[in-house]
Amino acid sequence: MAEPLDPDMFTGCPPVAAPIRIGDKWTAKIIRCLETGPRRFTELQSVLRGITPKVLTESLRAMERDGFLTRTPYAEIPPRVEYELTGLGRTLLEPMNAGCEWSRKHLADLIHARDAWQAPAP
Amino acid sequence: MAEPLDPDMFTGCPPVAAPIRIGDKWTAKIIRCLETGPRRFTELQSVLRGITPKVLTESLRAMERDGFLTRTPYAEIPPRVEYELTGLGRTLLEPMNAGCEWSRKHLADLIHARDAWQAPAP
DNA sequence: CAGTATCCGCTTTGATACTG
DNA sequence: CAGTATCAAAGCGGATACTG
Repeated sequence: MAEPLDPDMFTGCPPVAAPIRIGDKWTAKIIRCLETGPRRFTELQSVLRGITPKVLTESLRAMERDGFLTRTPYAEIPPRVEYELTGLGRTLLEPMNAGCEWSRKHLADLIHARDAWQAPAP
Repeated sequence: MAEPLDPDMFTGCPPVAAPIRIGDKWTAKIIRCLETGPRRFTELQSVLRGITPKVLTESLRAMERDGFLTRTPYAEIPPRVEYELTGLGRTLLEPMNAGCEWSRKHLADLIHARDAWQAPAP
């Protein structure tokens, strides 16, 4: 069993201007949530603040379709469903980490460039 | 001076299903075009098949604003404008290469998973 | 708890035509 | 040559409400 996810695990990393994206808007964060073990729908929803159930379902289905995670429902009342990374899903951690590294090293430069930017006078 | 770009340099890599994206739809390809030296607007447009001048301009402006490339117009007739990667722009090659590596190693698995996919019966 | 069902708006991308 | 101007379409992501 994995410990509860840190409720603030993403507060530091909104997509300020990061030019690197994995999958759709939520894919990378979902992968981070599943990195330490399987999670249930509601666990994900509470950490991914603001995501609606519709969008979370869509993201999870797309990732399942692409072979990045598995969905296993348990026949209990109340229902329980667990999402777990596959080996293929785990391979995405490598390019994700490359993207994070880039941000750590260079995102400040991008922000600075954007601040200093003056659109060319028409 | 750089040699002409291979007109087919991107024919092998449409975004089949690659889950890794740098910037907007064209950013990564523009960076590849500029990797070997500065290029003019028309050179880019001819290699990025199907891109309209409006969209190419938008992408280039966004990249200039973010400090990824420089735009230098020459006061000639006919006009000439050259786009060149900055050092910051070049740093994106690292995560880009990580993404390409991922595709080489794992994209086939994704495609296969997608082929085998059966949406759960409602 | 783990979703569906509708409806909606913004952003992204493109088609087409025109210009300094 | 290197763009700009307009218009239109598509794609995502979201709000809200309801259900097995």
